[in-house]
Order: sequence, then C-alpha cells, then structure tokens
Amino acid sequence: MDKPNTTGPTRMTRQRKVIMEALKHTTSHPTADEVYAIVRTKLPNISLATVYRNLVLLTEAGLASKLEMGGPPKRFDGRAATHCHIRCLSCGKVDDLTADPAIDLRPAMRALSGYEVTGHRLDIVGYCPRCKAQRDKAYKNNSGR
Amino acid sequence: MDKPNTTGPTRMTRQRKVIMEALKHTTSHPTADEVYAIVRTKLPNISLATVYRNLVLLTEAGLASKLEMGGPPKRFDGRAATHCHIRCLSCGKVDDLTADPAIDLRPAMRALSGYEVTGHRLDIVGYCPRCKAQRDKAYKNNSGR
DNA sequence: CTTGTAACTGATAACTGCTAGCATTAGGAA
DNA sequence: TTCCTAATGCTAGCAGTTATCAGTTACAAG
Repeated sequence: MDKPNTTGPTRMTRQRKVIMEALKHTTSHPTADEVYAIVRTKLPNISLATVYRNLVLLTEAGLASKLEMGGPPKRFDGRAATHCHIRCLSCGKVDDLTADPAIDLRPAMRALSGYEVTGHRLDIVGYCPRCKAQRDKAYKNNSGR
Repeated sequence: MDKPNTTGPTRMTRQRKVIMEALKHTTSHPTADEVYAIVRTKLPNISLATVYRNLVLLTEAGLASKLEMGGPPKRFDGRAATHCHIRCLSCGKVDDLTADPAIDLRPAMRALSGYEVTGHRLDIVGYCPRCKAQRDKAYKNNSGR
C-alpha cells in the first residue's frame, strides 16, 4: 500500500516552486483552497488539481504536513517538524503552539509492543481569544437560561 | 455557532437504541458506513441519514465521540471519555490505548493565555502488528534497493 | 543546442462522504 | 386514545477531493 517511500517529487516545476513558497511564507495553516488562492496571484492559470497533487507530494516528501483535525477541509502546514496545534471550535482557525507540552510516551509504548510507532500528534481544542470574547458576551445576554 | 448545548436527543426511538447498542458493543472504531451496515442487520430499512443524524446527536450528548484523525471517513467511538488512540498508517485501523501517556499541559497553557481550552487529543500513528509484518517482509525482498 | 521521454500540468468529469429538504411515521405526555 | 412534534426514510444536492487524459515541459544524455 505504501512502502518506505522517501523519494518525493523529482522535477522542480514553476508551479511546485510557487506552492512551496506559499506554504513556507504563511504562518496560518491554509486549506488547499486558500493555497490555491495564494498561488493564483502568481500563476493565474494554475489548476486546483495541481495544488492538491503538490500538497500531497510535498507532504509525502516530508516538506510539509497535513492537519486532519476538525473535519474537512484539510489544512496544510509548511513546517514539517511535528509540533502541537490548537484549533478553535468556533471559527476553525488553527494556531501553532510555541511551547510543546511534555509527553511521557513510555507507558503507552509498553502497551504497544507489536506496533511500529512512527509519530504522535497532540492537538488542543478550545476557543480562540476572539471567539471566547464573543461567547462570553452571548452568555451574559442569555444568563436567564 | 455552538452554544453550551447539553440537551441531546429527547425521544428513544427504535433506530436510536439500535445505533447506541451497535456503538457500545463494538471495540473497533467504526465509520458511519460500518455502523450503517451493523444496524441494518437489525433494522434493514434504516436510512443512512438516520445513522449520521444519530451519530451526531449522540456525540453532542456526550454518549459517543468522533475521531477525526487520518482523514475521511470519520470514525466513531462508543466510549465517550476521552482516551488516546493509535492509528495504522497502512490499513487505517484505529485501536484504543489502554495506558494513557502522561501529558504536562502547563507550559502550553501558559502560552495560550486568552484562549479557552476545552480539551486535547493525543493520537499515535504507526503500523499495526499485522501491517508491520507485511512491511518487514516487503522490505526484505527489496533490500537490494 | 537538440532531442527523447517520463514527470508533470490544466481542464474537467467523477467520486466520496456527508447534509438538507420534505412528506410521512411514531414516541410519549396528557 | 388523541395530539403534537421529534424523528424517520428517501433522495437530491453539496463541498472537498481525486482520477483521467491529452498536451506540455524539465532536464539528462547526446
């Protein structure tokens, strides 16, 4: 199904370069559609399919990563090194966590003999400052409930 | 967008009961389609939409939980209490982790002032024993590469 | 520089997983 | 039993993503 594939793409096309740039220079975690919008400012004729294909290839090559939290659409991250994210339950925004929590995986690893563990992912969910403020206000208005 | 809704469903229909049973009595983490297949053995005329609707309601009511790791389709879990999962990169199977890793969220929380944190989710990825064996075999055959 | 060729692209059709709309059914309080 | 309306089955439709394929292009070799 998937071998230890570390080959990645072989040719550096114009499109691929622009997509890589776009990913690298955004601190947000754009969806494929957002990446499409960004690269179209440089290459107006690029196809959405090309964006999808390259996001997959770059992810497989370890040059980007795919975030699957919070349902579709998928979001992409130019930082390949795994790090922790926080997602807002209200607006769906995903932010990086600067300070990674300390995780002791040893007890889990012991329970997982037989498995080959390749990585882990810690996601925090909650409400971003903006949405938190809105909710606080709404709750105050409904306080009779 | 979403208020502190804790109401949940109000009527216990035949369909809902069967879906809850199905979720409770499976240790796997079935997709909506798999739940559909299970409940159809008891209620052949049930609609797929009903399955989806009830999975959402049960999740909102805190009687089940939704797993969003590994891309579509979503998987559901009859255990509502949050716990850690391991997902196989090859076959997509999701297993429970019996021993939860210890996570120190305090450094992260400090970086997240302004946010309202409601939860977190730790997922481990890798290869299940079955797929690991297959990969090991394949690697041996290709070892000239 | 030319050539060969396989990786790549753009356009678009098709697919998957899911949800909305609506007429009909049935849980359960009175 | 009656009534109200939550819930259902059916199905059309949607968003996001992937497959297909003819044409294009990066780039190694000559």
